[in-house]
Amino acid sequence: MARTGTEELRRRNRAALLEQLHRHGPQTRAELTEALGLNRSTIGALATDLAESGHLQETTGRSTGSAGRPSTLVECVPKAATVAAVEIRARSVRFALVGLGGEVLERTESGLDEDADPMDAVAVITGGTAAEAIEAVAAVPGLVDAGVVAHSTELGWAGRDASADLEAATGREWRVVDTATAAAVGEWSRGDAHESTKLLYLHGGRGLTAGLVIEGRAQRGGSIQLGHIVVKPGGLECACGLLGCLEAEMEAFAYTEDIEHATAAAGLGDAAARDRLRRAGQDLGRALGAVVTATGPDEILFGGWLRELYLSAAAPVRSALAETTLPHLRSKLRLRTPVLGEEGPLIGAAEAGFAAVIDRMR
Amino acid sequence: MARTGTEELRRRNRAALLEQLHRHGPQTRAELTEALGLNRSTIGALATDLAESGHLQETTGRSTGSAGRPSTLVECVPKAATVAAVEIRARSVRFALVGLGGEVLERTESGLDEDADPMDAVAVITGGTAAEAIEAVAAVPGLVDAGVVAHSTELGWAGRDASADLEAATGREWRVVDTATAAAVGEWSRGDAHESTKLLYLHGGRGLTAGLVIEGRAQRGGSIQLGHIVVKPGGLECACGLLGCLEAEMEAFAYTEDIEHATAAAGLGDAAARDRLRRAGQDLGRALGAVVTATGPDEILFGGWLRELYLSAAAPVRSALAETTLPHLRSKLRLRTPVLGEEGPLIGAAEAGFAAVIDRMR
DNA sequence: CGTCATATGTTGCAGTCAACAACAAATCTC
DNA sequence: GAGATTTGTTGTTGACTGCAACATATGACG
Repeated sequence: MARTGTEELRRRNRAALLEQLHRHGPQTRAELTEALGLNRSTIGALATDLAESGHLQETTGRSTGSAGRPSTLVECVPKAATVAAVEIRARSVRFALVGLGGEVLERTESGLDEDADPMDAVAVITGGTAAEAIEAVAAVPGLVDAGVVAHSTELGWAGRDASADLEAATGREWRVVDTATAAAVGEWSRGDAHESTKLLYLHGGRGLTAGLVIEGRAQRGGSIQLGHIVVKPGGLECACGLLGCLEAEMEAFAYTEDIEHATAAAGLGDAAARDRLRRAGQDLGRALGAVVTATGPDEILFGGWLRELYLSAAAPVRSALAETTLPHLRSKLRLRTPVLGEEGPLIGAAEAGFAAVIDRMR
Repeated sequence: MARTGTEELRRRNRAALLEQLHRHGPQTRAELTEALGLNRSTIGALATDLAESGHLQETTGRSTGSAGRPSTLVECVPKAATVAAVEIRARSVRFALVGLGGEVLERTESGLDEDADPMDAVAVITGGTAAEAIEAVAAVPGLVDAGVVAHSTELGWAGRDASADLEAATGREWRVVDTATAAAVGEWSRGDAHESTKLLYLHGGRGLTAGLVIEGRAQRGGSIQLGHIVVKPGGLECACGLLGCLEAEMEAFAYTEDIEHATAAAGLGDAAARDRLRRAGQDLGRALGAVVTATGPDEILFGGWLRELYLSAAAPVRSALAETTLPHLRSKLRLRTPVLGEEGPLIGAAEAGFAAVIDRMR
C-alpha cells in the first residue's frame, strides 16, 4: 500500500507537474497553474523544487503581447532522465536514447545475421548508454507476458525469458513490451492519435500483432495476436500449429516489398496481383472485424507493412470490415496510417519507461 | 481538475476506508490500519468521522482469543446509502435495492407483456424506493454507449436513449450499463471470481453478449457483442443485417428450455439433438476463440442459458476453442459457470452505482 | 486472584503541505 | 508616464497525518 502522510500529496503534485511538462512540452507557470488546478504559490514551490533536482529548467518570461507580467517558462531537461529503447526485429535491432520531454537524443540501427542472437546485438548497440539510462525498455514483436515472450512468429520464440536474457547480456534490468502496443502508445502520446480513447494499432512485421491503448494506457496483458485469429477454420496450417490463421492465409504477403511489387504489378494491369491484394485485404478485414467486435476501438492505425497493404487495398479491407461488424461499432471508427512511421515502437517503448519513472515518483 | 489541498487527502482516505469495508465486509480498526497503511490515530479519526455521518457503525470489540485489547469492529450501515438496480429483459423486469456493504434489502420481479414498454414497468417496480436510493442503475442486454442502447437483440432496440427514457418514466437519473458487464462485475466483486485479473462473462439471453472486467474495473466502452461475431462469412442472415453472425447460426437455441430439451433428448439417445448441441458448442467455441485472442482473459464464465449449453456441450466448446487460440492464451484460461446465478447482473449493476458513490466522495 | 505481557484506542504535539492575501515586479495601453 | 493587468513571492493560516506517551482491555501465568 502507498505510503501516506502529507508528503505523499507533495510527491503526487511533483509527479503531476513533471508529467504535464513531459507530455505537453514547455509551458509557463501560469499555464501549469491552470492545468493542474493548483495555486500559484504551490506551482512556484514545486517548480523550484524540481529545478533544484535538475529535472526542470526555468527561463525568464518573454512577453506574450498581452498585458501583465510575463510568466516564466518551464521545460524539462532532457538529460535529467533518459530512457534507452530498443526494438528487436528479425533482421535488425534499432536503438534510441530518449530524454525527458520526449526528445530523441541518439538513434542507431544495426543489421542482424540470420543466426545471431538479438540480445548480443542489443548489448553492442546500446553500449555504455544503457547503463546511464534510468530505464531500459525493449520492444519485441509478439505476445509478451511479464517479461517472457510467450509467442513470437517473427523471432521464432516461444516462452523465452527476454527480460532475464537481456539482463544477462547487458548487465542491467530491462522492461519488455510488445512492439504493437509500444507503437500504439507512441502514436497516442507523440503522434496525432491523441484524441482517440480506444486506439488499435496493427503491426505488420514477419507476424501480425496489434496493440490497444485505452485512454492513453496500454491494455494490460499485452498485444493481440492478430495473425492468429482464425479466419478459415480448417484452413492452411500455420507455424503455430493452428489451422486457418490469418498469418497462414496471408502468407503470400509478409514484407513491405511484397506489397510494393504486387501494387506495382496491379497498377500495370496484372489481374492476378490485383486479386491477391484484394483477398489479402479481405482476410485482414475479416480478422479485424472480430477484433473490432471484441474490443470496440474508435481508431485503427495500419503500421509496418500493413500500411502499404491498407493503402493498396483499403476498399476490400473496409468492405470486409463492414460485413463483420455492427454499424454502431463502425460508425465511430476511423481507419488511418501512423504518422511516426518506423519510429513509433521506439518512441512508445520509451514512453513506457517514462511512465514507470513518473509512477515511481508518486 | 480535482480540488486540492490537504482536505483532498482526507477525502481520499475516507473514501478508501469506506470502499474497504464495502468490498471486504466488517473489519476491526486494527485490520483497517493494516489494510490502508495508515496510522491508528488516523483510522480512528476517519472512522468516527464516518460514524458521525451515519455511514459506519462501530461495535465494541469482542475478544479474539489472543492477548491484547480487543479491537473495535467497524461495519457499513446498509441503509446509509442504497442503490436501486434493475435488470431489463425481454419478458420481465427485475429489481433489487442494495445497501452499502452489498446487502440486498429488497428484491422483486415482474413479468412483462409483449407490447409493454419496460420503462413503465421499471417505474412501477421501483416505486418510491428509486427516489430514496442514492444511485439508480439499469442493466440492459446489448451495446450501451453513454446511456444510449446502440443495439440490443433481446429488446429490439437500436439507438434508444434508455437513460433519458428512464428519467422520463421515473423522475430520477439513471445510470445505464450492459447486463453482461454488470454480471461480470458482480461475479468479480461478490462471486468467487475475485482472483481473476481479466474476467470474461458470457451472457446468454435472447442475444449473446459478453462483458470484460480487468482488475476489477469494467472495460470502458461497454459490452462485447459476442452474438455478432461472424463465424461463417456469407452464412445465415442475422436480424442485425450481417451474414453468418453467431446469433444467426445458433438461432436454434435461444432459451434455457431449448437446451434442456435437447440435453434430455440427447441423453435418451437422440442423435439429432446431440448433433445440434455439438454444433452449437462448436460455433460458440469458434466465436469465443476470436474474442479470447483479442482480449486474453484468464477466466470465462458462462452465464444465462449459455450455462446450460456449456454444461451440456463443454467438450465441443473446448475443442473449438483449442482450434482457434494459441496454447499460451489457453494455458491460463479457466472455463466455469457463475455462482451468483440470476442475481449477478443486479448485484453488479448495484456495484457500479456504489463505485460512483465512492468515487464522488474523493 | 493478582501481576505482567500484549495489543489497541486516545490524546496532545510536531512536521508538512496547500490555499490565501498582500505585496512586488514586469508588461501593455492610452 | 500613469494606470490597468497579469504574474511571481512571501508570510500566515487551517488542516491533515504520523508519532509518542498514556489509558484501556484482554490473555497468560504463577
